[in-house]
Amino acid sequence: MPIEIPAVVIDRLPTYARALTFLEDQGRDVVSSQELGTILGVTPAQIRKDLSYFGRFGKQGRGYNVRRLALELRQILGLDRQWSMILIGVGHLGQAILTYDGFQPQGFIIVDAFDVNEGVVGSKVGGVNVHAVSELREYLQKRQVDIGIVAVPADEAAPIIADLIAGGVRSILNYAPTSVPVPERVQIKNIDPVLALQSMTFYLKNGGVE
Amino acid sequence: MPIEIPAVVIDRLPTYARALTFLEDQGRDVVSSQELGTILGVTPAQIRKDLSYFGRFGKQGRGYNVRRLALELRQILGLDRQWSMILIGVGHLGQAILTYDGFQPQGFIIVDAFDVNEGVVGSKVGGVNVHAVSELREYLQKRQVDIGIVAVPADEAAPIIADLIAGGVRSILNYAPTSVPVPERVQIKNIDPVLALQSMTFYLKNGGVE
DNA sequence: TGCTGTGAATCGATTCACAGCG
DNA sequence: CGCTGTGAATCGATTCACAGCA
Repeated sequence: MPIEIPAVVIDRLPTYARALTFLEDQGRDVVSSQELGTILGVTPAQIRKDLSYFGRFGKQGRGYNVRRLALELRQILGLDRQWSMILIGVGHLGQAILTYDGFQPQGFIIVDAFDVNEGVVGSKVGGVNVHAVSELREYLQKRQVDIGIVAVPADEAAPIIADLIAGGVRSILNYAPTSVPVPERVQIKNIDPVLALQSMTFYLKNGGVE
Repeated sequence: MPIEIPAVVIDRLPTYARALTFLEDQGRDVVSSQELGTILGVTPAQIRKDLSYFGRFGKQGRGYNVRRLALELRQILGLDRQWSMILIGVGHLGQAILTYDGFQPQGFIIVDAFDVNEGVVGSKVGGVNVHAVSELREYLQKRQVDIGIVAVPADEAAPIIADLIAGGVRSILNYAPTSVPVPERVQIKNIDPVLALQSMTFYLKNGGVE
């Protein structure tokens, strides 16, 4: 077995990659785990340990070459290529996602969108064609899609996600406010601002007067 | 010391509360940790352990009273009241946040918004007045705000967050694609879809052919 | 009997601390 | 000398397993 890399480590790598890109833009060419940790609010030991799962990228006594480490991380994560995505749900939220300009520059391309609403089907939003959801299954048989973005109401999410998985989609970004359990081979990440707010209020309510 | 409750537990409670609300709407009046676990994709033991930090809400041999447990959790989390929020950054993303209809029904009210752009300052978006960011510090001296939502470009996030903290805001929902370390007494949650995508690609790239 | 609540056991992640190299 | 890379130690979270109650 080639040593199992903890998922928490994988989740941190993109933040490292981002900080390194920032340092690159600043023209910095060396950085220590100490300094990187300060930028990100993480301990230096954790950064070193995380990186050690993938290789030995540093120079003792100096630190890490910024450009080199940035390149390595991008390659490890697959950020050196483009990924195709489809969006399901072209309501308010879906339209915001289609016109969001943060995906494309990072190599994440929304190639098609789907909705149940006849009013929007056949139109173009943010340069992307909107198809009928009824065509989703058939579509997935013809085209290979890397990532599905789900932006439908909570009660419609489960069947859509089932369709995506049946169609061979292995990564899902779920904006619907509901937890949908998926098979182990499928990745799902939930974007749920209300959930984030609802746990912060616990600390607002308590922790106040100490 | 009154036993420290792990943050991971607090993070899970809102999902439990949501599932219970769903069951309430279905007219269900009893649920076991087993069934709740199946709905949420979590082990029954974890649910029981999590709840045990706060009290003994179940009946042996039966399970939990849905209405009762829902009420308890809402009270524990402070979901039985309203929370005031301000938004900083009224660009594309900020406007989507202002017109998002998922916050208000859960008791999260955006009371004011701020932006640097003269073009939008003075206008109303989604029923919310947009003020100049230069007035933010002064505003926070007069008004008590529970939560700050940050939707500015990455390079402007740190100073805005510093202003919020200086103004007494203790919880921040950060949509800016950057990690900003904050003092321990301040809660910050990042909403970062690109980061989520960038860790999923690791598994797309590998794990494919096994 | 069927389930909760919970100590004990396990599992996993973080931090420590230092040998070793540039 | 300063910093990395990494086993060992610690810390924390999850799961087990069962006593006890309805």
